[in-house]
Amino acid sequence: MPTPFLLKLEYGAGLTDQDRLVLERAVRDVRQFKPRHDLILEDDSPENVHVILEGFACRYKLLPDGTRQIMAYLVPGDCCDLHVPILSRIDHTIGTLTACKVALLPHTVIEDLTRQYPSITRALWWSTLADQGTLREWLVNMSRRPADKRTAHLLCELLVRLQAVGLATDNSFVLPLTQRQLADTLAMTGVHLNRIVRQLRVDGLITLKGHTVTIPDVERLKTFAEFNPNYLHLMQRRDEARQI
Amino acid sequence: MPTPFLLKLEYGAGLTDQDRLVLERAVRDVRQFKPRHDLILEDDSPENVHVILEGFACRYKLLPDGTRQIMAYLVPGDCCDLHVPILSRIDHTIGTLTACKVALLPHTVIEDLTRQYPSITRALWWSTLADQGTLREWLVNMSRRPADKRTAHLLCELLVRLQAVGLATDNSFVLPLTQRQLADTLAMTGVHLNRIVRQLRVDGLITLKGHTVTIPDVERLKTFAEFNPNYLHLMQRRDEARQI
DNA sequence: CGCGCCATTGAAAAACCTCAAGAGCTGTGG
DNA sequence: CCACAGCTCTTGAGGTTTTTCAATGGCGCG
Repeated sequence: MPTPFLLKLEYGAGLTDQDRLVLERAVRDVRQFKPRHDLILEDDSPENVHVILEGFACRYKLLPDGTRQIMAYLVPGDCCDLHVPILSRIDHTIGTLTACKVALLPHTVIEDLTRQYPSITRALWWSTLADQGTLREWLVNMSRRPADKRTAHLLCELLVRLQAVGLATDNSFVLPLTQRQLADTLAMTGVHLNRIVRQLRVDGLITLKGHTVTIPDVERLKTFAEFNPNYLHLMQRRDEARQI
Repeated sequence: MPTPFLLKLEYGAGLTDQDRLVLERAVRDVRQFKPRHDLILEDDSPENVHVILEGFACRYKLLPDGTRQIMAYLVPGDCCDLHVPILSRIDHTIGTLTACKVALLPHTVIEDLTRQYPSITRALWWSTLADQGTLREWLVNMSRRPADKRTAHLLCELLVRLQAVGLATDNSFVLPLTQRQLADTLAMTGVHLNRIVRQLRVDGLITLKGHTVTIPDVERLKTFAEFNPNYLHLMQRRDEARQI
């Protein structure tokens, strides 16, 4: 039941009942992966599109000094490697952060779908472009904002993205990552992130209980983080969009 | 005469003589822009694909504190906004850095081309995916590498990219940017970049004369910068690539 | 010639990292 | 059920990188 997947694609294009049915039937191969398991290695040329159904995964690169940079989170509903057959090989690694349930769709299936169903094509396109927009915003976030705003910005993004697939309430969500993993994302050391998180807590910007993040005043955090959700392209109404 | 454009697309797919002819004929509207001129504003939904023929342009975002982050360089041969009709609006700005000659191709023309010519479709796809790979590497570069390696890495990338379109020799190229523009790219202050450039010079890693960068020992600079050109996806041989 | 932008340098402050150590939590085996 | 190992979280102290503020000289262009 790829509910988050369908929920997410709906933002990219209005799906018909048939589209939804076809997409659900395309999900035949669902696998469970352990935390910290690499799904696709650098230099691979994988044969499947991966759709995350449960858990958190990420794209990352390892640097010669052993540090790693996480370049994208893949949360339920996200799919990756849509277009890899065009490139001879992948230039990064995709791996799970937590335990994950992942659907594998062979590229041939995707090609059949896009040949037959225009709104599915459009929705998959939209999904890649939204990912690209997110990547650009991450570049800005990681390279220009100080550590506290940077962290706050990531939390705002996760709130909105998880809300979009029904995995967050108005002001809270489960963030099943270690501080180390967050630090690998936010381009800082674990020690520094720890201090930043403490500061955000004493400032009342966030509350942590277990792995649940609660944001007492969402507007306040968004303002603090200079967060503008446009880049996620989740607001698009179907009728606003131009036809291909 | 969009030579760099054709040169670049050749890396993405083998083009037939007809492909080349069709592409050349598609370039009807060529315009000259001054330095620091915005081609596409945030929240626009532009009707043309822009192909840079001469000069340097960039994608950037402005931050509330007035700083800007350049997220990509667009050099001769690069094209942008291929897929914008899918998104209702653009989440960043595209502007020239130097004076630029730019070809404008209406989206309708692109759609006609991709409908009729599979290798053009493939080449344009490849171009977007290579851009994405570059963006990912920039995220790593700007957020993980120290200022000196970061700067060196950018120079290595420019050498390779400009070589690909016939605008660089074995070890040198013209970089018509100010230090301020480079600093906006490299996520540091102009003052700091200046010191870094001086250091790279005294270490003999680069030589500057006017706006010409010369790299006395390319391998040495690449090693220093931890530069691996894979992410540019310029090595792909046509026959290696899988069919769509 | 003079204005404005660019490059350059110095000094001090701020942000962030490294190293180090202790506390808390979790899962595992005896 | 307890002890222990391993990982995560937390905090301190000191060092490095980068920024900020400030000032100077160079260069092109009207």
